[in-house]
Amino acid sequence: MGKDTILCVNGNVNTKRVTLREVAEAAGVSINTASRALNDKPAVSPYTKAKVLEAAQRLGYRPNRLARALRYNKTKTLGVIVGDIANPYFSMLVRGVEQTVREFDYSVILQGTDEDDRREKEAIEVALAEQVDGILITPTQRSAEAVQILSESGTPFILMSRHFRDLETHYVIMDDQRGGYVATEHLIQRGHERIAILNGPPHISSAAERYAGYVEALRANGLEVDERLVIEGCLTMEDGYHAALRLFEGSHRPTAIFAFSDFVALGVFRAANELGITIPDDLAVVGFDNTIFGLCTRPPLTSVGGSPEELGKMAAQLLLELLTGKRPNAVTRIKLPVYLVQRGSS
Amino acid sequence: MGKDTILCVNGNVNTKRVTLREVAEAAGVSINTASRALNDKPAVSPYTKAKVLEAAQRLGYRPNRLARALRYNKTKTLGVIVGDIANPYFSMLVRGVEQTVREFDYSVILQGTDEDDRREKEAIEVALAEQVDGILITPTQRSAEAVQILSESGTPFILMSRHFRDLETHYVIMDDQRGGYVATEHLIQRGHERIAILNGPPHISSAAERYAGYVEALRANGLEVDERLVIEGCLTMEDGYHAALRLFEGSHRPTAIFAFSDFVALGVFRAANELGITIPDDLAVVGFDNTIFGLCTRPPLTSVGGSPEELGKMAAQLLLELLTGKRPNAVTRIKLPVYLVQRGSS
DNA sequence: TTGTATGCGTTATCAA
DNA sequence: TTGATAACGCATACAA
Repeated sequence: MGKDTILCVNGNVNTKRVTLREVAEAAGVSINTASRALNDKPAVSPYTKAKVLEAAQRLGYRPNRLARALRYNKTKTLGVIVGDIANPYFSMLVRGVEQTVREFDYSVILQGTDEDDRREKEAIEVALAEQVDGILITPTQRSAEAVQILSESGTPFILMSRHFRDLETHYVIMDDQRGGYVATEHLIQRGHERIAILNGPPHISSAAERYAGYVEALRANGLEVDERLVIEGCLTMEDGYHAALRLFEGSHRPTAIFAFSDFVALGVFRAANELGITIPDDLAVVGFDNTIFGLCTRPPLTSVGGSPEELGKMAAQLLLELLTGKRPNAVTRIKLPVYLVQRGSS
Repeated sequence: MGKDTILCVNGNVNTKRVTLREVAEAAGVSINTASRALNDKPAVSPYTKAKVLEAAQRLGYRPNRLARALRYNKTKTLGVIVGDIANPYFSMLVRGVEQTVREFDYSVILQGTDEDDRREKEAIEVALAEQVDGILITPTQRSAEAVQILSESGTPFILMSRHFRDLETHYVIMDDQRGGYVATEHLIQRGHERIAILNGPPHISSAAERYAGYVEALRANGLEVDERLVIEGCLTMEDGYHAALRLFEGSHRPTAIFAFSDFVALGVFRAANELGITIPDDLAVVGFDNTIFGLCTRPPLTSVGGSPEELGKMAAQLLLELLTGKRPNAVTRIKLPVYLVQRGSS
C-alpha cells in the first residue's frame, strides 16, 4: 500500500454526517445564526458569517435536503416513471428530463414499469411516499387507474408520449396520428400496397393513433386494411424480430413494414438479415422516433418522428414551471410535430 | 365533458398530504397507537388496529418516507451516477440496478455526468445532500477526486465498470484486459494483422485495460503496435463513426477494427455503409458488451463482453448487502468474466 | 393496551 | 445582530 492509497472501506464506520448544530458550535454561534449565514439571509454580521462559513467548510458540512424538505414541504425531487429504461426511446426521454431537471436544481427518482400496471401502481406509490413534488410518467394505459391515483393524490403530474382521450390531464405527446399517416403515405407513394404495421399494444394511445393514421392513409389512397398485416403488441426489438419472422413465414407477405419504433424496426432488420430478405428491394421498412440507431442499419432506416429527448425536456420544463408557479394551472396539452426522414430502407 | 371525466388540473390545490396525526384523530386514538397499528407492531388491540387501518384507508394515508428517513437516519435510497443515460451500455446497467433495488424496497436517484468531472462532483454532492444510503457510480476517472469525496463522506459506494488500480474500493467490473486480449486474438486468428482499436479515453480503466489486452495479444503473436491504428476517446456511436471515417481516409487502413463498445461499433458500421466498405470482407469488426444491437447490423456484430445488466444487478446487490449488514465490510472486488460471441462481422 | 414526550436536521417567528 | 423556541411527520422510550 503506497502512501497515496485511499482506504475506502467504510460503510458503517464514519457514516455520521455533520449537522448544522455542529457547525454552529464550532463557530461559537447559535444554530439559527449559522443557518442564516449559510443561506445568505440578511441580518448577520460579516464577521459572524465568515466564522460560520469557515467552520462549515472545515467540518465538511452538507445541508440535509431531507430535513429541509420536511420543513418546506417541498423535496425538489421529481418522480420519473417510464416503461423500460433500457428501451432507447425511453433512455433518450429520461436523458432529456434529467438534463432539464438538473438546471432547476431538482433531482430525479427513476422507476420502470415494464408496462405492467401493478408495477406502475407501486411505482406511483413509491414516488408519492417519497414526497416528490411532481411526477412525469408514460402511463401503461392498461387502465386509467394510475391517473386516478395521481389525480387524487394532488401531486402535479404530466403524461409523456401517451395520453387519455377523455381525461383532462397535462401531457406532452408526439403527433402520432400524423406520424402514422405520413409513414404509410410515404410507403404507398413508393408503390407499396401490402403494408404491414408492427404496432404497439392498442391500449397505448400512441399505438392507437398511429394505427388510425395508417388506416387513414390507406383509405385515402383507395387501399383496404388487411387484418393479416396488422400485428399488435410490439415494443421491443425482440418483438419486432418475432413478428417479422411470423409475417415472412405466412403466405401473405407484406412488401413493406411500418414499425412502432426504430427499436422494433431493428428487430425487423435482424429477421430480414437471417432470412436473406433484401431491404429495400424485397421489403421496405419505416421506423418511428428518428433515433440514431437508424443510421447504423444497412441500409439506413427511414423513420418518422420527433426527438424523444426534446419531449422529455419539454415535459420536465412544463412540470417545473407548474411547480414554481411560473405557469398558470390550466390544462396544458402539447403535441410535438413529426417529420419523415427518408433513408435507404424505403 | 362526460360524467366519467377525471379533472386532473391540480398542482397547488389539493397538495396537502394526509398525515399520521389526521389518521389518529379520525380513528380516535393517539398518534403513536396509530403508528404502531400501521407498522404491525405488537401491543395494539385488534379492534383498535382495525379502526386505524380503516381510517388510514379511508383518508388515503401514505406514510411520509422523508420523515421516516429523518428519524431512522436511513433513506432507503441509492444514488446512481453514470456517464450517459442514453448510452445503451449504461441503460442496461441502470436497468439491472433498478430491478434489484426495487426488490429490496429501495429507490434510485439517477444522475448522468456526461463524463465531465465537474458534473460528477455535483452529482455526488447532490446524492449526499439527499442523504442516500449508498452510491453506485461509474467514475469519470479524470481524477481520483470523486472517490476522495465519497470516501471522506463515509457513505458506502461501489464503482461500476471502472476501478482505480491503487485505491482500495469496492468495485464490480468486467475482465477488460482479458476481453481486449480475446477480441484481438480472435481477429489475428482470422488472419488480420492491421487491427485498429477504437478505444475509449485512456484515463478510463476499462479502456486502458482493454488496450493492454490488445497489446498483449499482438505481441504474443509477433505483431507490433502501430500507433496510427490506435484511436482513443471513442464513447459514442458518433465517435466511432468519425474515427472510422478518419481511419478509412488515411493511407494506412486497417483490415479489422476492435471497438470499445457495440455502440461505438455501430458508428463503424455506419461509416462502412456510407463508404461502401463491405463487412467482413473488406473490414472485420468486433465490438464489446454483447448488446442486442449487435444482432441487427448486417452482418451481425461479433462482440466480447459480459452482461451490463448483470453487472448492474451485482453491484446493487453488493451495495445493499453492505447496507443491510448481510456482508462483512471487507473490500469486495468483483471481476466478471467475458465471452467472445462470434457473428458475421469477423 | 394506550398516551405523553422527545428527537431526527432544518428553517421561521419572535423576542432580546 | 443574535438566540431561544416551535414546527415539519414520524417513531420510540417511557410512563400511565
